[in-house]
Order: sequence, then structure tokens, then C-alpha cells
Amino acid sequence: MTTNEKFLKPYEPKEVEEKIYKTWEESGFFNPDNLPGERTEQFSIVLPPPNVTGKLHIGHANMLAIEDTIVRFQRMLGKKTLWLPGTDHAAIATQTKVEKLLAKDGIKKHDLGRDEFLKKVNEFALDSQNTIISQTKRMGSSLDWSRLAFTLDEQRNLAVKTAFKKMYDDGLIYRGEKVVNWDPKGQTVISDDEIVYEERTAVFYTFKYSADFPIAISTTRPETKVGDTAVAVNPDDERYKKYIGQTFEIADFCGTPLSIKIIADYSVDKEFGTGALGVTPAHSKIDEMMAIKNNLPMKKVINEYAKIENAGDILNGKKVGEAKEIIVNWLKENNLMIEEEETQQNVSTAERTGAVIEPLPKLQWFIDVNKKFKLPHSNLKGIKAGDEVSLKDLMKYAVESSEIQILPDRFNKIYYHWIENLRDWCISRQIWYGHRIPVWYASDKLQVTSNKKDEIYVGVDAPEGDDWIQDSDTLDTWFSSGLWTFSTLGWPNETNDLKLYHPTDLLETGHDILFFWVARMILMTTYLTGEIPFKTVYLHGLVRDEKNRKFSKSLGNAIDPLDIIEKYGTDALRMSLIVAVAPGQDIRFSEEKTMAYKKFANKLWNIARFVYSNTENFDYENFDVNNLADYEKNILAKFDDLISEITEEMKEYKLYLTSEKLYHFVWHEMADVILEESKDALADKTSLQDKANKQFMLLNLFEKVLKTLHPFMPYITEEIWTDFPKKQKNLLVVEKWPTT
RNA sequence: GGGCGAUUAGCUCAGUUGGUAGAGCAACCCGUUUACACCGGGAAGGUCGGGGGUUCGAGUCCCUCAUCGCCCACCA
Repeated sequence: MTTNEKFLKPYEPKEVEEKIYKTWEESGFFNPDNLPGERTEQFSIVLPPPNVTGKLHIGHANMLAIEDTIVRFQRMLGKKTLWLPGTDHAAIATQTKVEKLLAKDGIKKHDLGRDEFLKKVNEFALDSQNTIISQTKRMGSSLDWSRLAFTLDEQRNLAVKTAFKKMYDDGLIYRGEKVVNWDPKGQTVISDDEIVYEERTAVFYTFKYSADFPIAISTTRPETKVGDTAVAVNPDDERYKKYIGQTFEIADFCGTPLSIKIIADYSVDKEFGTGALGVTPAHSKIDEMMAIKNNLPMKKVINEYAKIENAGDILNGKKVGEAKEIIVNWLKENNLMIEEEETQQNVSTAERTGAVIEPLPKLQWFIDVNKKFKLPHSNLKGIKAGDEVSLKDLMKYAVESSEIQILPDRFNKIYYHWIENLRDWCISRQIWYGHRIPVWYASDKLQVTSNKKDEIYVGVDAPEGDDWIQDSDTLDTWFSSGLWTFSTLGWPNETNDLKLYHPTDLLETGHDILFFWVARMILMTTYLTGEIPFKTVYLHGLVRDEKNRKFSKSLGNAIDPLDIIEKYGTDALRMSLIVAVAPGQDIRFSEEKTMAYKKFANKLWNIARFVYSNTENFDYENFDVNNLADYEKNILAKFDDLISEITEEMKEYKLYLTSEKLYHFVWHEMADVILEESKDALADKTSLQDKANKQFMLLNLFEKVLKTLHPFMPYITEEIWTDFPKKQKNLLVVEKWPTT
């Protein structure tokens, strides 16, 4: 097909995208080792690994569009550019998904056993990974596939075990019996960050434990009251002062004997409820703290199935909901109920399963975020090797020192606030899919009970001898994600990649995982490598539908990016997700906007047709620029000004501004004005020199347009570039960004 | 309860360090023998949420109020 014939039809994305991506892959240029020319500066970024739970959604498309645009820009600037791909095993999410799939065939995971079940999960994960990779490619992502990583592969497992052992040896990982967030549906512990609060109306009951008990208390959870071991009052409260220190024996509280001590605590609000608080140490974190301070016994009365235990026969074995009814009725029958009042309450639910969280005391593994230790190596600003710091300190300093810059910067405050409220991170999970905790116990029983160092072996490899039993739990998925910037580069081995590409330049991700992921990466990386994980964090917003709702399967409003690509082409989709979308701001996805950029692609296509067909016998490369008239010189100079402006913007990741400016220039200046004003000369209505001047100007502008637009619209620009009249040229991917 | 964001053309949103308001879509008029109807030309549309302040000058900085939204939190 000749150049002219090709451009006679409207631009058809489907016909070029697959072909062009193949050309890019075969060129090897996505791998920084293969990039041409002398490249002394590096630019590196890791892909936030999508969960292997299924397909990509429009949010992923948004992320890929932004990152690929930045990466292509940096590569064209002449940097040794690495964008490293991977996927996340997403422990709980993936396991839950596979369990649901198996349930359709009537299969339960315990029927299969751990090994068989994991085989199924791995098959699913691999399948899902393949889908994700092919979808990612369709977005035009210039990822170095030769370095593909998975959070649960062997190399990452080595990193995880190494990190765990080091933290254990430094006393930063400990095993402790504490009140944790138990998910009765998922049958596992979850971290504080995996809790979602749901506002519900509840009844606030005010009652006495028994007729002779002097103080009334209020609660929304009467069913936990069989586990009470104290009542706390404010020490300044005149009403209750005289009881402080006394212990009351209650022979029968709904069939259960209670022993209640009256304690004093300034955290109790005199004005709230009755001004007295029933303390349930085993089933509330605040109560647990009070119990520790006052040396109160902890009485576990709710088990892992959210059923009552260790109470009287009336309640034992009852679900918490039933137990509540029984106790409420019992209180009424015995004239102990004083008041029932409706109130709004925040109920903790598990992010993944939706189950109501049951706080329970359990023996689990934690990361101590407050313990001071000596940082062995440090390239961090303001912290020397050997300085005493806590993990919290590290997380705070890294951002406070501006060594890490968060965009937009209003997220700094949110980040600091989170750190201040951060409690020890519970990292063990009672699920099968994930990194097995690298801890072995001297016997089976010890796994359930032991907290003593000499009965526990922690190591990268299993201990010698047959008697050791490995902990059956796995790690929170964010533990391995936290290592992502350096585990993907080969850590703990001292690889060349690690030296060249770490710290990475940018982390681009959604603001919804600032705590889950960004903060954990800063924690892990500063501690384990003495470096920051990345210099800049670019937080994008959530993509919502036209009615401003989140995309979800249950709403049925999910958009498959592949359908959009099918209709409008990848370049149009990318532009619609980038133009005028400020960082951190949620965006409303609109097909109309995508349509507008499909038209823009066609506009560009027709400019190509016009420029190429009007310069067919023109010798672009040997044209003497001194012959240009002021008219052309001014136009070219003006565009050069624009280029310097957008180059600076792009370096500051302001691609939402750049894309709009380029769009405006191409359509409303180049096409609407400059092309029109060139027509007379091109039709030989003026002089030969004028015609040549215009021909040169058009080609020169167009060359720069294709290059500057390439990061945003890689497919169409690369395709048009193949016909550009230059003898010496590379693929546009590795052409030099035009700067003056 | 604390923190944050938004409020700009009918709709969805940009507006970089303060210097006479921008885009897409929609709506209006005109135009089609060639780069493009996935188009062109033209016109219309905003006291930048209200009020106050700083400044020669404020969409932009400060204060205050209102509405909507988000995040965090142990009032049991």
C-alpha cells in the first residue's frame, strides 16, 4: 500500500495496534539493556502489580495510561528507562475467589486439603495472570516483560523470608497474644487497615448486672457482657468514687457468674451513658488496654465461630445475635433493664468478606512499629547509620525530609495522621494461599501456645531434623507487596539492577492504597535497604461511572476497557483518561470524552495525509533553513516555546496539562490555521521558494508533533512515523524528545 | 468527634509562581467538487457557591458561612 492509499481511509486503530505492539516487543526497547545510544541517567518505576483475581478494569487502564506516558517520555529524553511489570497474589482476595468457584461445584477447600487446594489456586492465578498480561499489552504499555515478577514466586519468597528473619532477629517481629480483628466468615485475622466501617442503627441498652450491683452500665453489645471483669468509672465522678477498688460477685448474670471490680480510668467520660463502662478485656481493644493497666483477668467468651463459650448453659454455643436476644430478655424479666435507646453506630466489617469483625484474643505475629533499633545502613537524609529509630520514625522522616514527595501534597497530612494512629501491624493470616510464615516449632502443641525463643526456629530455610513443624499461617499479602521496589530488582542478592534502578523514581498508584501499600513500602524499604523506595509518589483518583458511582459488579456498571478499545482505539482511551485529570482527583469516565479523542486521532491521521501528500518530492533533510521567511520562523519558534514549556511540565508529571496543550496546538493551530494558510503556496500560487518553505515548516512541525504526542498516543504516532520522509530514523519509541 | 477535598459556561471538568476566564459534550446559525462531515466557519453562553479582607490587580492568597463528597477515629 502506498503512503497515499493508506491515509485515504479514516484511521482504523484495530488494524495497527496489534502490529505496532509486536514491532515494539521485537525491537527489545522496552528492556533498558537494549536501548540505543549512551544513556548515563536512569529512570525506573515498578508497576503496581494487579491482583490475580481476574480481569483488568477501567482503573487499571487509567494507571497504565499515566505510567506508560511518563515512561515513554523519560525513555525519549534519553534515560535508561525501566518499567517493571508484575502481578500480586492478593492472598485473601484470590483464595476467597477460588473458594467461591469451587463452591459452585460443591467442593470445599478442606475436602481437597491444603496441597490440592493450593494447586487449584495456583492454576487460577496463572490463568488470571495471562489474561492480565495480554490486556496490559493492549493498553500499549511499554513494560519490560523480561523482568516480569509475581509477589509469590520463588525470588520474592526468598525476599520475604529474608526480610522476616531480619525483622525477627532485630526484635521488630514478635509473637503475641492480643485482641485482634477476627473475621468469622473468612476464619482469619485481619489488620486494622482491612476493616471497613459501616454505619448502622443499634440499640444502646442501659442496665445493671444484678439487683444489688450499685452501678448501671450502657452498651450496644450485651452479649459480650458475660466476659466483663470490671466496671470503669472516672476517678473524679462523685457518684461512683466510693466503689473504686471494690469487687462485686454476681452469682447469676443470665446463667453465668461474674466477678466485677470497680476501677478508675480518666478515659471514661462522666457525661456519656451512665458514666460507667463495663470492661470486656477479651473482646474490645480499648478494654484490653484498660485491663492491662489494671491487671484485670481476661475472659474469652466468644469463639472463632462467633458463638458464646465459657458462659453458663443458657448461652454457651449460641451465636452472638441469639445470645444478645436471650440476655436482653433475661434483663427485662429480672427488672434489670433501665433504658433502651436507638443510636447510630460504626460497625467494623471485613473488607473482603463483609463479615462483622469479632475482636478476640489470639496468638499472632506482629510488626512492632514503635520499638527503637539501630539502623545498620542509611542513605536516608537526616538519618545516619547506627541512629536509633523506630519504624514509625522511618516512615515519617522519609516524607518529612522531602526525600519522598507525595503528589498532590495534601496527602502528606493524611499520611502523617495515619502514622500517628498506627498500631502494631498484625501480619499472620489463617489462610492457605500466600507466603508461609518462615517459623518452625519444636512440636505441634507449641505452635498453638509457644512464645518462647528456644522453642521457635526462624530462618530462611527449614531447620535440620524431622521434629520441627512449620507455622501453618501465611503472611498478610501487603508484607510481600511492601518489598516490591527492591524484591523485583533481585534483593536480597546484590544485583546490578538493584544498583542501577533503586531507589525508583516514581510510584504511581491510587490514593485508596496509600496506607495499605505506599506506607508499607516506605516502612520495609527504609528499614531493609536504608534507602527510600521511590522519589515521588503520584496518586491518581478513582475512576467512577457517569453517575459518580464506583464501578462494581453488583451495580452492573462495570466497563471493560477492552470494549472501549474495540470501539475507540487505545490511544483515544488513554487520552480520555489523562487530559485535564488532576492527580488525586476522582474522575468520571465518559464515553463521549473517549469519542472526542478518537476524532482527534483521525484528525492527526488526516494531517499526515495532507502533509505527506504535499511533500512527496521534497528533500526535507537537505533543506537550508536560512531560506525560511519570518512567517515560518515565527511559527516554528512559537512551537519550540511550547515544547520547552511542556517538557518542564512533563518532568513534573503534569501530563494532564501537557496533553491538553498538545491537543489544542495540533487541532486548533496546526490544522485550523497553519495548514489552511499553507494551501496557496502548496498549490503553486506563490513562489517556489515559498512552497519549499511551507513544506519544510509543515514537516518540521509534524515531526515534533509526532514525537511529543507519542507518549500519549503511542500507536497512531508510531504508525504515522513509519511514513515520515527521513532516511535515518528509529522507531518513535526511541527517537529523541525534541528540545531546543 | 477530627482532618481533607469540591463548589468555574446547560452537563463533565482544566486553569502551573495572583496579571483582562478555557476544553470536551450539548444547544444555535451558515457551509460539503477533496487533508479530514470522526469536518470547517461564525455566534451565543460564566458578577469563577455567599460574605468580608490583603493587593495597583484575586478563580488563584487570608478569614468566615453554606452545600455536597471523601478519609480517619476506642464515646463504651
